[in-house]
Amino acid sequence: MPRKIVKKIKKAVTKKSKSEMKVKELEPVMLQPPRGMKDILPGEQPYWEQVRRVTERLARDYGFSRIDTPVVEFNNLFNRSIGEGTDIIEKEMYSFATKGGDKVALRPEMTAGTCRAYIQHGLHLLPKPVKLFSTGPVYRYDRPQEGRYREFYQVNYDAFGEQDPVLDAQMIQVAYRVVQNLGIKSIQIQVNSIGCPTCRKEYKDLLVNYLESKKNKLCQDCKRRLETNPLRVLDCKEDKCSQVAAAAPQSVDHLCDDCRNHFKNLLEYLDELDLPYAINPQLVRGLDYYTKTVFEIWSGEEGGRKFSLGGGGRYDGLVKMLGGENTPAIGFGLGVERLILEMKRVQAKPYRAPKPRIFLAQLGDLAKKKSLKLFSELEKNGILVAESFGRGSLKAQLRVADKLGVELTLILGQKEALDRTVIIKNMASGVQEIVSVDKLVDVVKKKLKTDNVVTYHDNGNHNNHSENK
RNA sequence: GCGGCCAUAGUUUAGCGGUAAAACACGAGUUUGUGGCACUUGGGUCCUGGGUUCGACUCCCAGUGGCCGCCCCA
Repeated sequence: MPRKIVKKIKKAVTKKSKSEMKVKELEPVMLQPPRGMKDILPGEQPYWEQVRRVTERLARDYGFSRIDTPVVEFNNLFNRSIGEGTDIIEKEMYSFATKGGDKVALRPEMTAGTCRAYIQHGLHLLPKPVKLFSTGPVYRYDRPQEGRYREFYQVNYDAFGEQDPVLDAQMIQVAYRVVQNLGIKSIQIQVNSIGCPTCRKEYKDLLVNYLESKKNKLCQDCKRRLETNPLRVLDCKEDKCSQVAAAAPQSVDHLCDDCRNHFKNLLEYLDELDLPYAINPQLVRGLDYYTKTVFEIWSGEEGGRKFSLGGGGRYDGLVKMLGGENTPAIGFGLGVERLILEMKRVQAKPYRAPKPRIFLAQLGDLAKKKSLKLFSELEKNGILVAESFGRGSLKAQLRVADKLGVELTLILGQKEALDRTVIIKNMASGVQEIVSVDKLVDVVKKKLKTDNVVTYHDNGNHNNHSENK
């Protein structure tokens, strides 16, 4: 059919469907997700798979059991744990009411849900420390930018029921190992202690006093923070504020005996582990439930731009605050997107899935039917096969096989289907041989094992397209 | 929440006030059952909605989205 006519028809069809849509007043579907959300496409998956493998492996090795909690929880679980005055609660929560009138929210972090489950199901009866690992999406209504999304993924490690700082050190070690095992270089660990409620209160008063005296030198935000969350002033990046902060009394200098010892012991353990940490008195963290140890994992060269990959700390008061028994606990989260961003930056290796080394081509109706079954036969025997059953011509199928870079192509045509045979073609040499279907699995296995199979990649005449994908 | 830059095919980009182009990718094909090259060919509401104009992908405004910085954090 002439192209012009085809176009005319297409136009007519489009016009018709458009006017139909107007009659029904249907809005066109938005072909993109809401702001700050994105698809994780097949091409990205090797990185995600690598993160999954490394994080799950370390979780297992360090004795963490996996737990999955709902993405949606009651609002007040987060309000109570994270703290009303924090940015997360004040302006970043995805909260909404259900049809039944429940006030719920998409989780902005994972620890709250994990604690809730820990209390609800009496997990404290398990041998201590109870170590839990979880991973999944979390949500914060923030302005998207590099490495920051409204839906993002975290891996989270929490441990309940142990107050010894040896556990703090081990948790930091796990965080470090995750990042290291992903191939990310130049990792910095920032640690600080913000004390227990008792010494924190004393310190807070001291800090507020100091800041009040310098109030006119602070930025607008910090003047507000002075009322709502004075510790956050220490984190402010404004020049004038950080000057004030630098001379401010530091929490580490005002810890009670217990907290000071805890911190001192932690540092000794970290030294023992040879972890590259730095004490950062400005480090505060954005969640209210932290006590004593807080830490962050940064990537970036010394003196260069720092990038937070994750962080965490102790939350000895949280379980009790949520209605459970008094339980010391510590945990941390890492941002998966950020880990991946950093992996790419340093050209760390993603996971390489095993690729099929043979292709199954078919020709004709009978052969197509037979090859469908043959495929599953090979799969059952652990042989990874590529195919393109929908394609008719052998030429097109071989083109695909070539592009995939397989070593062998099995050809099943009308003749072979009747003879119960299959042609095995070596893609590098082009040499073909005919094998009975019954012996096929063994022959293929043997051929794939043999080292002298000239692989497609070794053949200089061929351009390999798939290598750089 | 504030500021800057941007929006054309799956991807990366050209382009002009007169109804769109390249490269790569993808599909079909180049006669009888055989891959790399080459050739032919197919595919676009030029982000959405208004405005200016005889006419807008092009100019103006708004919206939406993306990227970057601030804030904060993962």
